[in-house]
Amino acid sequence: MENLRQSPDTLLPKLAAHVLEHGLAGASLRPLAKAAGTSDRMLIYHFKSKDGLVTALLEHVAGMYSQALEMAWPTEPAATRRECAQRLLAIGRAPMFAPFLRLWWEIVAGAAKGDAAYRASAAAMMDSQLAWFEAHLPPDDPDPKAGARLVALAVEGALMMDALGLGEVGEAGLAALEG
Amino acid sequence: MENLRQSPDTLLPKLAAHVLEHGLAGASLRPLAKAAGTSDRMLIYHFKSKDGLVTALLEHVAGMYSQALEMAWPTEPAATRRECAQRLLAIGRAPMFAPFLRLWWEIVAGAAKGDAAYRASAAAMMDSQLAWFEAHLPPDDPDPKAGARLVALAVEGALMMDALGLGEVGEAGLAALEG
DNA sequence: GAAGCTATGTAGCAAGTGCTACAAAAATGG
DNA sequence: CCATTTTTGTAGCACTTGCTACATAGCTTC
Repeated sequence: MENLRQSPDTLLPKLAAHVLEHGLAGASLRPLAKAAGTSDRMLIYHFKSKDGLVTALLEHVAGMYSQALEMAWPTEPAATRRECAQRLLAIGRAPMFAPFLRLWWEIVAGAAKGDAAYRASAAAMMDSQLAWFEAHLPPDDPDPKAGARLVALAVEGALMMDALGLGEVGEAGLAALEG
Repeated sequence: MENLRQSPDTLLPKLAAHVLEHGLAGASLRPLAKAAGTSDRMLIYHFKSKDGLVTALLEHVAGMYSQALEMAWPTEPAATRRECAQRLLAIGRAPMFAPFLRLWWEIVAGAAKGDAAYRASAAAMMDSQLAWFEAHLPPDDPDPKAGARLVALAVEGALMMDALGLGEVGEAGLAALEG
């Protein structure tokens, strides 16, 4: 009647769902286990240690993030870098991305502290994002690679302002982008 | 021979020093107490609860940050927004700011999770920063307020890239700023 | 100096942490 | 069908968490 056999592959989606909702930093084995329909005992069994779990989880979430970005793929290209950045901000503000962004800032904090697993996950997610940004620049952009990086800085900055409750600052900043 | 009387005011600097070095998220009472030369018992006595401690600590750190920014006040103004942003990135990369930035991303993560104390601290620190940015724009900037916001987004974005180990992305992005 | 408030030390509690020892069930291979 | 390996359950350990009860010391005020 239930899941007979569990494995990392079947567990990770449920674990990721729990972490997206409740955060990664404060996640401990027993709540994670309950959310995934198993026991702390089995989490350690499958992932060897909590570090192993977290590493696998970060990898999985990075994958989910790439997929979510691809699914949000829209429409015709923007006319200017500014408009492009503004659209990307709007996408980042969509409710379905909110859990990702909460988790994203946790990952950034972990990476800033020097943790290798967090860095790897952050780099993977940032790679997706840069590529995505590059693909959404105006087609006549003189230097798409540099432009994507500039747009990335601005959009990430604006999303950070959002996280602080200063969304207007982000909007005003993006509005001042050249274009 | 030692500190005879302790109070929140005498404790906060030592607590802040410990937190800047070891992080705030994982800081528990007993290590904090040892770092401040007192006991967990007394921390609760002075701050009523751990939440009270954290709130006071965040307020204190926000004040320290404003002071640190004022001390880093430099030199002649930049000629362009781009140059301004690049200088600010260089300042943010100075070793003395590294502990602040590690803590900063922790605070952003806390604010993103919705914690009011973190939000308040983050807003205070961001206000200092925006004012500081505005004061360092080229004197002939057409719209200093909007310019400061744009520069803030870009510099914060670049500092985030630094935290992820992608400093070059930040540099490339800033180099693409208009000016 | 007695009374009373403030500051501090000692001990400990209930809950939660990651993880392990032991053992049984369940699948697998001969 | 038996032997072996893989997967799971039950208890529990040693430790840390925030916080409290209780007692004591020290300063202040009359």
